[in-house]
Amino acid sequence: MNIGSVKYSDTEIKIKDAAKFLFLKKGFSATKTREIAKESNINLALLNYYFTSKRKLFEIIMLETVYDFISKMVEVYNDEKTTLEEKLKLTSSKYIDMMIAEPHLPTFVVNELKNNPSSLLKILKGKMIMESKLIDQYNDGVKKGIYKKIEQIHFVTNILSVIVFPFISSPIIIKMKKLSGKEFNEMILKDSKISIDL
Amino acid sequence: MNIGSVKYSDTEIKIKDAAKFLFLKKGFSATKTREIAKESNINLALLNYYFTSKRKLFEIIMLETVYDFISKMVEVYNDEKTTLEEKLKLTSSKYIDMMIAEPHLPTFVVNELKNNPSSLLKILKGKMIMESKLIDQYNDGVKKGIYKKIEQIHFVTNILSVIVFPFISSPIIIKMKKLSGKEFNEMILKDSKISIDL
DNA sequence: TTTTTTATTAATCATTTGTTTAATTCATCT
DNA sequence: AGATGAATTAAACAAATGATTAATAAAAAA
Repeated sequence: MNIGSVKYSDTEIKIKDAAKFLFLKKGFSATKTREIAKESNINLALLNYYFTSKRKLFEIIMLETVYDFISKMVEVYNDEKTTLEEKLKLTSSKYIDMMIAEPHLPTFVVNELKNNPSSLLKILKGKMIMESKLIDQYNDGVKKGIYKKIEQIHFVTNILSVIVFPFISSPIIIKMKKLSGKEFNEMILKDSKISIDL
Repeated sequence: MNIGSVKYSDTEIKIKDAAKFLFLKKGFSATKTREIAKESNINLALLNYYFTSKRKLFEIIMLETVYDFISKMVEVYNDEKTTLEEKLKLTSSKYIDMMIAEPHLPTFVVNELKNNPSSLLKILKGKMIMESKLIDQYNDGVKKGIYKKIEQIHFVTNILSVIVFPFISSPIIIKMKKLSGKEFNEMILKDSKISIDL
């Protein structure tokens, strides 16, 4: 959960949990310090006592959240045992698990990516998909003539896009189909498929 | 541009343009009324004089923006002259044109979709992709055994996802590849491809 | 126990922010 | 020109908001 080896007290954790919940759901500006205090049942002044400012608190949570997100991806991509095809399927289900657990995470990450790409690069450095076993296996396949050669950027974005988008658009699709959130998740889980042609 | 046949004065247009620019870039809460006033070179009080409140102004702009977005999509999907394959390619380039023109639009739409799916349904009603020529052609193809049968929801989301995602992730990809925004756009335009397997 | 440090609280401050008011300018009509 | 209504402005208001302070309680150290 923590990026460095920082030790957090009980109250700090309570604040961080509430802040994360609200920041992910409503974004930075729409989230008020008094809301965080109320949600975490702490005194308003403790927020500044422990985290100096709302902005600092946000940056800590943002980095940790994106770090978690990327770590879980890379975990799958660096598995020595699985083939490329298996990796794709595992990534998909990993993504789906994460997004069912935290429905606001994808748009949050996407927004931070837009507003603050530099800070994310620190995290990506040394962890990036580009340097992972997945890419090695893909490049091997290209040399052997098994896969078509496409730009690596297209390769990666194509994989991510097909998986992420249905969850971003889920609210409106749910309304359209008059399905409950649960039924939608089951539907996706049942026959979600990766439509990349390698 | 307007949904109904509403007539806007010069000042109203100035306000709306500035507000749209800021709302798309920073979202509702982070955009301040004084910013809008400054950006549009009008007196602060005129915002409320013409649009009653910041929230009302936002809702007008949101509806118009999403309406434009969807209209441009449906335009392509309802063309009687093009085949399904041609439609996919045309949609892609239409999307790309729109997102080069307004880089903040996709995440804005995605956020509003999350926060306020109901209001968008009003727009979608009668205009939806589901009822368009594209779907007719796809269903014909399925009957003739040319295309595989998949869930319509997956069909639509698959199309959208592959096109939208590279632009959402463009800021970080640009940094990674140390390309300028222009070079990135050219790269996408040159060999963007739709990887749906029908 | 006494002292010192840390944690927590209620109250307050200083800005910011959305909105309103009252006065003034501008345009239109008679 | 004079009257009427719309457009524009500067100023002010009230509420919200991020942050701080000074006092108190709790914990740790002596």
